[in-house]
Amino acid sequence: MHQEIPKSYQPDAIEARWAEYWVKEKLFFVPTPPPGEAERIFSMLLPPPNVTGRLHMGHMLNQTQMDIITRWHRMRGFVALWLPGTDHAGIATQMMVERQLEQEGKKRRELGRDKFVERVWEWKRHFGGAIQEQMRRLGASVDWSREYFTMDENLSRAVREAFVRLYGEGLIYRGEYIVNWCPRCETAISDLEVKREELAGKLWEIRYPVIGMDEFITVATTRPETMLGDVAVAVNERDERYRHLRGRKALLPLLNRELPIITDELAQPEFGTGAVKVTPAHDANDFEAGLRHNLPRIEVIDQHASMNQNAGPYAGLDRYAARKRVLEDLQRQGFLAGAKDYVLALGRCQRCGTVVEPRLSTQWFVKIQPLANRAIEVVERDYVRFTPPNYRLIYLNWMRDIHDWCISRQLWWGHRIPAWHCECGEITVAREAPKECPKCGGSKLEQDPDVLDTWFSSGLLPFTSLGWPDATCDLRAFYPGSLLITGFDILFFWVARMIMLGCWFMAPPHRPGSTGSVDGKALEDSIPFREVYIHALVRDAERQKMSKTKGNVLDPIAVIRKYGTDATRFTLAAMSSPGTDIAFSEKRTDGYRAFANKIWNAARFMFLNIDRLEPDSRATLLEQPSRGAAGIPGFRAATLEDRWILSRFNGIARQVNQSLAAYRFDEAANFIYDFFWGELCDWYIELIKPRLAPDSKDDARTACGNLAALFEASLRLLHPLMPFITDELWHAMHAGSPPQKSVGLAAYPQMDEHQIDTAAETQMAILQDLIVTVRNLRAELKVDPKRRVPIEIFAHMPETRTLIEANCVALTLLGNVEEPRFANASLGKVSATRHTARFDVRLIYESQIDRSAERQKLHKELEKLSSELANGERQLGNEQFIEKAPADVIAKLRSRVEELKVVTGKIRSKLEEFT
RNA sequence: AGGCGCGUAGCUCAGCUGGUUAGAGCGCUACCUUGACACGGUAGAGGUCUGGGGUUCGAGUCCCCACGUGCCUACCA
Repeated sequence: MHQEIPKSYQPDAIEARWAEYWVKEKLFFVPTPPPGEAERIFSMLLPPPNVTGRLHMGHMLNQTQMDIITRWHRMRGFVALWLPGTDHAGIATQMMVERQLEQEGKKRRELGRDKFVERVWEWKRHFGGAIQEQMRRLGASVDWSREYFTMDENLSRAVREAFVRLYGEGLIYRGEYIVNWCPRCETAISDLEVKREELAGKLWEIRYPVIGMDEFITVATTRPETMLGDVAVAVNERDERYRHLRGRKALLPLLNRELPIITDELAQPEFGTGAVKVTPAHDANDFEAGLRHNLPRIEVIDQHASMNQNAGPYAGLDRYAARKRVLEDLQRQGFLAGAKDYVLALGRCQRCGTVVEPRLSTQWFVKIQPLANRAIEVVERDYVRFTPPNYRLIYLNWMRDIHDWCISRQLWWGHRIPAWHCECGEITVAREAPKECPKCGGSKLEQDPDVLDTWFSSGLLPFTSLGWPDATCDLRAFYPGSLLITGFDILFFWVARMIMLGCWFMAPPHRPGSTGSVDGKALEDSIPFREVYIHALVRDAERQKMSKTKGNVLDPIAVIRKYGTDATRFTLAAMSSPGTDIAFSEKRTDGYRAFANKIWNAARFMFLNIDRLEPDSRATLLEQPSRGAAGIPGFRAATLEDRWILSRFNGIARQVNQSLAAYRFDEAANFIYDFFWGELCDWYIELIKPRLAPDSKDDARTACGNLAALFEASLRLLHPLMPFITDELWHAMHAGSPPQKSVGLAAYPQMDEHQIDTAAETQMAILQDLIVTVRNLRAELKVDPKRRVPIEIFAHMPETRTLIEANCVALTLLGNVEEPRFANASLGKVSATRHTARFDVRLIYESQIDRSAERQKLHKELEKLSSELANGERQLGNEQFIEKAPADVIAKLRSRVEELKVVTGKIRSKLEEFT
């Protein structure tokens, strides 16, 4: 199987094929490790995308990072489980299907609950797999055999189980409180689902007549229509202005209701008029005040945000129409005292944007403090670590100021609350539908119509996805997860809740098979994951947030079609520096496709030479007893460039491993990029070309073997970032009989200290410096590129001369010069010369030199170097510096100053020639 | 209101616990169709690190202030 690879890199031709192959071959299937076997395990949960979702750039960033980390672990020999699944996404999915019904002219309520839910399942069967398809295209190395859906029966059972247990422990309660109500979605939503928006509005001041006095008390409000539900007026106890009104009553305009004037902390003298209307049914603070003073609650706004019968003449009006009418009527009747400009923080439903109405209603809540306490402790003790670390504080601040969590939703799509209501009023919470009421024995039981907040079930996923409440082997092996990678936007929604619920249900007594109490060890073992990596937001090239309304949303699949998945992944990785949002620019991706093309062509060069050497026996060059992880096995460092590249590869392998361990995807990408292009291609391949010439068979075999070994190892190094091109080329290298089914199952390169050769690196640096200097001279003197010129070199030290002589071929080839002549003294006053601290080099070339330009250039250089020299000398003359600075810093500066002395001396004498 | 972050080359960003020559990619300029690659090669121009003060032998890096900018949290009617 010896196919020629095409001349240019065509990602679309190879990527789909590998994506399919990996899935078909089940390469990422992870068998459950038998109990007791001490294997290194890496496990991670994919933040489940919504079933309704389509892949966006945020997903792609998220998944690229997860895939890099997972592949890296897998290649290092970990049992690497990356667990995929999708989320039923209550509101979002319900809205989707409602919209579909709307187009058919139908309404959800006409259809009825059962039919509607069946309809959603149908929708899911039809369109629910889209995002998984897209994930395959990204190359996400998840274990598809374990894929879950949050509404699966086993997961639903776990959700019921969790609910029943929390209820049994008194951590779930039902009650009537003010909640955030979305009149469009007709459901309660949690505090987190309300988005605040600052808006210019008015603070209206309304005069309420005080009964029995010729006086008014003026209250301020931003929502005048709620006055219809007023039951009191509050003033502050300290407020002398209203002292004489205490105990009196005010008369509510428009409705003529009598309102007691009470004293309460609710009223703050500094704000508004100091007097505040109290509407317990429509404001959370007023609700609390109402409890304190035993006030009635009068609801005037219904679930559609329309006024109800209690609003008297305003009944039936929408809240805004009512506001307008109320204001007009107040104005007409002389009760409107004024209106001030005011910036109000308006709450909107994050799903549909409708202004949220604080509404009195009966809901289910989680008593959160006991859960939060553990969630605080595990982070304070660093059982769970955050990257970047500042999220730790953000998390703790939020967790320390947490409120009870409203978990019921008035939706049809989701996990139905496992509570049954009896005619007698008794509520039974149970795992399965009870046959009869345990209190009255009645059999007319109805299940609570509400469903649970989707995040309730998502919060349980770290263990329910592994089989909880059963004591499964998976749970034992893969919990806690090693890592979670996600965006900061769901830090509270999801990350925080997983930690709370994990630390509750995976600690005694809920942890399967556990005994005893919750000590430090049990708490540490209960966390859902040991590390959390929070990634940035992907913005467009102009740093704008991507949004459908702005129309600047980039479709990752479109980008992939244009540049390839590898280039797109590499772009995202290279731009993932911690704490900074990613301004995604296609130009950058274009650049990384060029990188892929470079790799492709380097491979072609290698294949060409291998085939020239030993036709049809490509693989034999790669036959090594073992392709271990350390260094490059089988690399025979025969020459300076061999020793150098081998040393460099090992250094880079160390750095890439370090970067990945620290989630520095950007560093890892750049190290590999610079190494592959800037060292392997630009220098190593150029340097070995003479050895590959047909007349030097032995040399060629060594050189080819080295190149192949180096290339193979580099593919392994690059694989987590660019999985497709690396697997394609790796398979091509092994000509049909690869040692593993994929390079993704081969060993990840690690540094081998024996292959580090600092002497070679230093020598190579000198040689590179010489070659670059020569090229530079050629360009400046405008030497015809085709012309090989004679040169003269003065080396300060004999070993430098030896080095140059030994690598003469490299110099003549890459510098395009003739063999050098060596001078015995500095070339200070000769034209067409460059000086460095180690050597002088001169082109022997007759050309018209622009003397004034040359003089200017020398002056500029001298100026720069002398100021650096002066600086250095001043430092060295400073006693404080010598005393306090570390020895290596001083030594470095000393040698730098010596170099500068030599070079500036040479430039000075050179300048004499031009004056 | 409280909290967090950012401001480095034309653009997008690196620069770790302060160490003296501030880097990269893209873009730009000149030259080169050299048998792996024009998605290429070679060379080059370009920065008083937002401003001001301070700590230090030494500050892009630490502290304070100002300006600009982004985000999160909060029940002030």
